[in-house]
Amino acid sequence: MDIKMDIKMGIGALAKRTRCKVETIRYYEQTGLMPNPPRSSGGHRVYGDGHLKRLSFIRKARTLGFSMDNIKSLLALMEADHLSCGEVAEKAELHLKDVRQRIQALQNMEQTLSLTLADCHRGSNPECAIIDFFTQDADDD
Amino acid sequence: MDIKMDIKMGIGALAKRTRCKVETIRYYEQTGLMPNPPRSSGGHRVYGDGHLKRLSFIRKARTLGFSMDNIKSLLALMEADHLSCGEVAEKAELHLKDVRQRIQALQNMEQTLSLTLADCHRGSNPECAIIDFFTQDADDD
DNA sequence: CTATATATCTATAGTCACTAGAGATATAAG
DNA sequence: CTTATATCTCTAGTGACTATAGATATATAG
Repeated sequence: MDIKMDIKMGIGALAKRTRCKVETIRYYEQTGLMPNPPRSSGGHRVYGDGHLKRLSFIRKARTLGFSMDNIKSLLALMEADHLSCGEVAEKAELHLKDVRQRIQALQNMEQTLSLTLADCHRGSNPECAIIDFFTQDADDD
Repeated sequence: MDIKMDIKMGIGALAKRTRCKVETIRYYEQTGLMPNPPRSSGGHRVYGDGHLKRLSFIRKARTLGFSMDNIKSLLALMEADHLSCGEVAEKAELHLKDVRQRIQALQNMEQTLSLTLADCHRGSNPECAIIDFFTQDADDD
């Protein structure tokens, strides 16, 4: 009759299932991103299905680059009675903009680095592109 | 006869010319990335051309994503008697690899986010792609 | 010159998102 | 029951800054 009761697990098991360090889970609890779970008689944290879901969400959002603060408000929005996905989408869109800017910046880096490296002849040449590049100052203000 | 003597400037001027905050300059000094400069009679830091060059280098390398530790060793390499650009290039190449990986990761994010957002119909639809997306847990281990 | 405004000084604490360690207790496996 | 492993709390450290408070120095105006 217990084909699918809610799983109970310790912090280690939760950590394994979410690929999240134990310390990080406790840290999330401390900052309010995760709720205080019930405890065993000996004081160990006991987690259930809901915790697993919530932490999975948090980890997914974090690897997508959302800040903890952002995630906190996303969770709050999604927990409102009627899921107001409009507001969630708005936040996600803002974040997407930010991600795109970061890609741009990194691609600029990549260009500069790879071009500079291409011009470097590994010490055989007295005037080396890398050293030169770094040594010049861009003085325009 | 003083057509081009070495400029002397305070920390504020140096900050302006390198677009680097005053506090950051002092922080770099504290961590050993910048040397202790000479002081005025009243104890204010006095910088010259060399400091400007060094700080420009540091800022450029930082915006290229090099870590402070990395920059420290780059500077050490470049200050060796004979500029051994081979080692500098080696470090730069390693870093380039890292930059490329970060671009990849961000592009994955971008994909996921923009696809998910494209499927969201702003609350008009009861089953929203964003909410769905975040709510599913990827359980593969 | 003085009076004021601005710049700089030191030292300390805060940020974000974790990560690491010490030392004590709980639970699981043999 | 003994041991091994897991978990507990609390504190401090990371990187690269940023911010604050309160004191002193320098630049500018009159």
